[in-house]
Amino acid sequence: MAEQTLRQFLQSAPIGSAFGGDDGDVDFLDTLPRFYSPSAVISRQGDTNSRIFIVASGWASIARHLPNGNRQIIDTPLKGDVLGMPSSDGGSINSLVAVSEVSVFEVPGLPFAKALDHHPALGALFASMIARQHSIAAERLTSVCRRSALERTAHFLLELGERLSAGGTSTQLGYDCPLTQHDLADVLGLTQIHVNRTLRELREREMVSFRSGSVEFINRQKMTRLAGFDKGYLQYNLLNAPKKSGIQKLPHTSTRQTIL
Amino acid sequence: MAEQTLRQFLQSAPIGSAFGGDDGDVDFLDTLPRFYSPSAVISRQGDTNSRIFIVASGWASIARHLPNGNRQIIDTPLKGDVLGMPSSDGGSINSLVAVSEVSVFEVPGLPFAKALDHHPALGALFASMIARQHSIAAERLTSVCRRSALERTAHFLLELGERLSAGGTSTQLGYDCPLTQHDLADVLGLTQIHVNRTLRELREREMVSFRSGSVEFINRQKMTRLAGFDKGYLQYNLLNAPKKSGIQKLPHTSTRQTIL
DNA sequence: CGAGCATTTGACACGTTTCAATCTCTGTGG
DNA sequence: CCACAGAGATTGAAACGTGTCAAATGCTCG
Repeated sequence: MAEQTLRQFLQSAPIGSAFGGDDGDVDFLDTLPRFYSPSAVISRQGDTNSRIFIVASGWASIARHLPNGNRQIIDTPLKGDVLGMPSSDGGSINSLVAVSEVSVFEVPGLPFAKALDHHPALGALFASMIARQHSIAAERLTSVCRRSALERTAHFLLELGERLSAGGTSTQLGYDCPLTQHDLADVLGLTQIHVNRTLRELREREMVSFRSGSVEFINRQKMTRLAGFDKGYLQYNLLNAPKKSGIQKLPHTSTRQTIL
Repeated sequence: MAEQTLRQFLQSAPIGSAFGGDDGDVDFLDTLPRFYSPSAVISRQGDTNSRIFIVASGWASIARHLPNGNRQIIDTPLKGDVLGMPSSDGGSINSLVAVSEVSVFEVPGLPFAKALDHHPALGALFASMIARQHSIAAERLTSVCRRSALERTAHFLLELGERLSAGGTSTQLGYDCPLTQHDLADVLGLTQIHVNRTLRELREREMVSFRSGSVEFINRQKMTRLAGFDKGYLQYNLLNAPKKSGIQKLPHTSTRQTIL
């Protein structure tokens, strides 16, 4: 897999935007991603220079750190996920850290804001992408509030599988996952110890096995039922994709749609 | 307060966008909000016609309903909050319900998508607004995962105060809140019964009183400390606001910035 | 071979839920 | 004008899920 420019990346899977063809004057579209090693800090809570990030490959995590030393992982951005919105006088409120080897496109805030003025489709594209991130957060909120540790963990592992398969790094059988049990705990609002117990139970109940960096589905259907998982909230739903009508082809997916 | 068109609304507080001045061809900008009575369903989970909503006044709630009958309130949109993104083949994933008397601007999806093509600032504006909603959701996720019932409840009441004051319906002393304890529970991931106990404790500890639809701050500083509340995540952070430079005036607020 | 980190397991504590009942208010019809 | 119904709020007691504390195991890398 050769390196892609941001322009090419936005046009290919999983985003598949029509944008970028005739916008030769937008410099940052022709940049290549930057690479980070595991646990490298891509953007620190409090950083002042604003950038927008688009994950090209690998796993990252965005976390909010609390005064008491706890952290909450808001999400684990994967291929095709956007994060960060330009800020002008302050810094980012979240920390972005590499989990595995990651490559990310970094777009500086000011050029981005300038490009928006002349390229309508760019704003629409980003609005859609951010709306998708928001939909993911809303589902996680639901999970954390109304599902048990077991359901919640199953739900998250299914979500990851779904999101990864859009980028081609997951199959029906499973995927590689560089998250530690501690990371999982910080995503799911549990303790590492309880995550451990929960993963054991999921294994004993013959739904998934997650050991040594590898998630293997055993009975995906049973798991989906337990978790109440419906991938509808994960759809990429580009505003500007269909230039013609309201009828838009989506690649072999469910009926539900991503909304706010 | 006379009725405003969407155009006027976007230009005034709390959003204060520069957008709309010379876009006479965008019809929906000159529409008036629509009114709903308490508990009226504005948009149902599963609805097919896509619209974007912008709350002009009053309280609403967006909720995701689970198969088991539970609901999770993702947020309680207030004056200036946007929700919904056009979908093309499916329906909204969330239900939008009026809590108090609400007025909302409703923009049909297709005209909106069309307008985006010709008005760069529109996409940027919406991207910013959605990013703010996302930031609110991220903070709630943090709250729900890492703060106790007491801290979480205090945090939410402070957040509401802050958000309302941007729209002028809250003071340092308190505000009117039409949410029931049951609603609060569905926001905070608690049971109604525990919300009741928690509110009592906040009253006994002399931080806030929330009785018969009225929130009264007793010791806001103590409360802010308990909750670990920092309003940074609530800023409106418009991409397209400052036409000139990176230095943007924000009205008497903290240093932190809203990010994804 | 030992250091350090991730995982695993057990026992116990605690916060929150669940179940059950009572109470208060508000609006409504007799 | 009072009785009543229904929704929301309040309180108590017991059950349960998850956190906390403590310790051992396994793995990887120098």
